[in-house]
Amino acid sequence: MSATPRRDAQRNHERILAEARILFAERGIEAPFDELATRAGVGAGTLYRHFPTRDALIRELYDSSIEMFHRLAPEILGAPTGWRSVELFVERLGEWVASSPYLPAVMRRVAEVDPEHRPGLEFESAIEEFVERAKREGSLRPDVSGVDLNVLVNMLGSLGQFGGDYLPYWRRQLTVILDGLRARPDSTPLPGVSQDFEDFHRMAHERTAP
Amino acid sequence: MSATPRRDAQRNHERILAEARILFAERGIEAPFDELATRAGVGAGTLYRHFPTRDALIRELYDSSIEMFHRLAPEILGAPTGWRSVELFVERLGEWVASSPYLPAVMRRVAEVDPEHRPGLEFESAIEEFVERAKREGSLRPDVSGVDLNVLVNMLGSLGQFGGDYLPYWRRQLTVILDGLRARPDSTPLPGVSQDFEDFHRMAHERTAP
DNA sequence: TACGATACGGAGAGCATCCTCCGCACTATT
DNA sequence: AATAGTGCGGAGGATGCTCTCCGTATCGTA
Repeated sequence: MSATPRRDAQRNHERILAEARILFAERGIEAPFDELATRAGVGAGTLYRHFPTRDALIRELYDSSIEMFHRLAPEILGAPTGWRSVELFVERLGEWVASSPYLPAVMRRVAEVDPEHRPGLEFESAIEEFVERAKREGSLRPDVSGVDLNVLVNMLGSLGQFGGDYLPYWRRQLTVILDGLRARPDSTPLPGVSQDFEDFHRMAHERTAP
Repeated sequence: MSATPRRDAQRNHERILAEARILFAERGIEAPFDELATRAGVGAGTLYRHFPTRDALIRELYDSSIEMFHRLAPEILGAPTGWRSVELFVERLGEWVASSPYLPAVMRRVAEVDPEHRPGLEFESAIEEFVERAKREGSLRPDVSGVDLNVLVNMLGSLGQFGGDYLPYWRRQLTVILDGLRARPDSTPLPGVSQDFEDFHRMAHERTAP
């Protein structure tokens, strides 16, 4: 029951995680464990000692994603204007999701295994806050919601499907979306009423996709 | 070597395809064949007689998708204005991709197996045509390309990941995008230069995603 | 209704992946 | 440098998926 694991153990743990990110991006989160072991240069036994189940590995990928969220938050939330927060939110998160194509599947899986878990709950009110601020500034269209923004991030993130080669072009779609988000006297009103975060979370986690 | 297959054979063929669409949407295109057989209410032998390989089944799903394209084309291309074509293109195709979450994987798979194959080639010039028309009308932003529109459709389609429950909200994102596509004196210029269809096709089909 | 032709079902062999177990290697401590 | 203790590797049994084979059922035709 040592506090610090042995150095080789630590190194292997990292390598497995790193290779998992690559392999899962290429082949999905159901990619064979044996191949993961080979790529990470460890034996199957070692892999299973570090991650007894696939879900344990997925959970750790998930956690490091949440950590990434926290690392991006200060810049986004601390922007000088509400609109700038909106821009940064969509851009930074979208870019990051796009660079981790395995993320949506990981999120879904964690939610399936542990439906109580509510990722990013701590940010929901912060998001609503800068959304309101941007609307008061008159720069964000008044009919858009924090949930809408999250969905747009997801959409932008889906461009990760095209691989890193698309990154140079990715900002074109980002720009279209940001222009569509600006408040304008003649914007088409958004149809219907947005879900709230609660509803959105519930819906997003009833297993459906590839 | 009959021209028309027996009626029960025909019926089974349809049922397998129909169940495949559902199963693949739920679990991805690698879902177990045995389960597909069970769901379709046929024996494994029957399944394999109709579709000797997984790729044969995927190919047929693909073909019926292309057929759907052709069914949607007249309305889109025959719209009274270029802008209306743009709207219909993004809306109709986006909605349809969203309702078939297995489609992106199917497309990729076909392209892998048969890289020469170039889906939708016959529409590329038609797309460029209504894009140009809409720009001349002054309604579509001049810096956007036909490829950009295709990518936006993909993004909208990715909302299929949330399942049919999201459909009522789906048009909100569509509206944001369409507003972002309108020509405006103050729109942010799209960064860089768009790929052409050729480049886009090549890039999109180097296997990368889940 | 009877008959030939076509298609069906599902048992089971073959194959890929999962996961455990245990003898050996490495690390850190004295 | 010696030793206790932690961690490693990979062979191989267990499991689950793929795909074939052939006796039986269904279809279309006369």
